[in-house]
Amino acid sequence: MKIGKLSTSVGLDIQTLRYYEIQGLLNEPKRLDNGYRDYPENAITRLQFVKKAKLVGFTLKEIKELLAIQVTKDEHTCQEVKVFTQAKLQEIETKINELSSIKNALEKIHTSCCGGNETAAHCSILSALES
Amino acid sequence: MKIGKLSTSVGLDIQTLRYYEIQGLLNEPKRLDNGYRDYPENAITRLQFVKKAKLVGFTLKEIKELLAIQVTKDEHTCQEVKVFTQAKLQEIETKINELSSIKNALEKIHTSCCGGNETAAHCSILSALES
DNA sequence: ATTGACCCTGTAGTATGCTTTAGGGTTTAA
DNA sequence: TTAAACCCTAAAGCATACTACAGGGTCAAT
Repeated sequence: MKIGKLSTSVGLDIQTLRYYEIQGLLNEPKRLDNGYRDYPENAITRLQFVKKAKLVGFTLKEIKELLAIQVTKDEHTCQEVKVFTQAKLQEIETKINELSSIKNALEKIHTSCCGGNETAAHCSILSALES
Repeated sequence: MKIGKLSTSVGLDIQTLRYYEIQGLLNEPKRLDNGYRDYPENAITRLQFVKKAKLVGFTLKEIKELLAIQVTKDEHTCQEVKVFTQAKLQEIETKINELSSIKNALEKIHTSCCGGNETAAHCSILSALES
C-alpha cells in the first residue's frame, strides 16, 4: 500500500506518516522500485492504535514504548515487560478514574442543572465535582 | 494565598500559574498592596481540575471551555449548555473506551504472556488488541 | 508528449504548553 | 542592615507534534 492510500485509510496526513516514521512509531516500509514507500496492511492497525493512544493523552514517546513491548531473548525479559505493563496499567487506571469523575460532573450538569430553557446559577463543573 | 503557596499546593510551577492566568484558565486574583497575587482557596480546586483534565488529553483551550460552563442570563442558555455537555460526554465516553481497550491488551500481556522468567514471542500490544 | 495526480527529500515554519532569563522590587529573620 | 526568600513584568527559548514549502521525480491517461 502506498502512502496516499494509507493516509486516507487512517485519516492521518502523509507528512504526519513520514514524521512518525522518523520518530520510530512506524517501521520503515520497504520501497518500490521507484522509491515509493510500500506499506503492509498491518500499518493501518498500528496507526489506529497511535491515534487512539494520542486521544487519551499519551505522548508519541510513550506510544512508541507501548508499541515496543515485546519479550525477546536479547532485549526484554518477561520480568521487565511485567514491570512496565504494571506501571502503565496504573496510569491508565488513573486516567479512567479522572475521566469518570469529569463524566459524572457533566452528567450532573446535563440532567439536573436545567429544568427547562430558563437560566440557572451554579452550573459550573467545579461545583458539580464537589458534590 | 500567595502564588508560591498555591504553586506547592497543587504541584505546578509559579510560571505555569501565571501562564494559565494569561490563557484565561485561572481568574486574575486580587492583588495585595505590594502587587503580589492573592489567591482564594478555590484556586486549588480549579487547578487540580486543570491537571486532571490535562492528564486525559484535553487541551488548555478545552479545559477553559469546561471551566466556563455556566448558565447565565446573558451568555449561555440551558439549551446551549446541554448541547455542549452532551458533546463532551460523548468525547469522554470515547476516551474511556479507548483506555479500556488498551488496558485489556496490557492485562493480557501482563497475565498470560509470560509464564515465568523465560522469553516468549508475540507479546506485542497490537497482537494483544486483536484477540 | 504533456497534464494531473501521485511520490520523494530536505528544510523551514507554526501552535501548544511550558521554562528560562533578565532585571528589578518586597519581606522577614538574623 | 543585609541576605535569603519571596514577589513582579516582559521577553526569549525550548520540546513536542505537526504542517507547509521548495524543488524535483514518477505514473497513467489523453
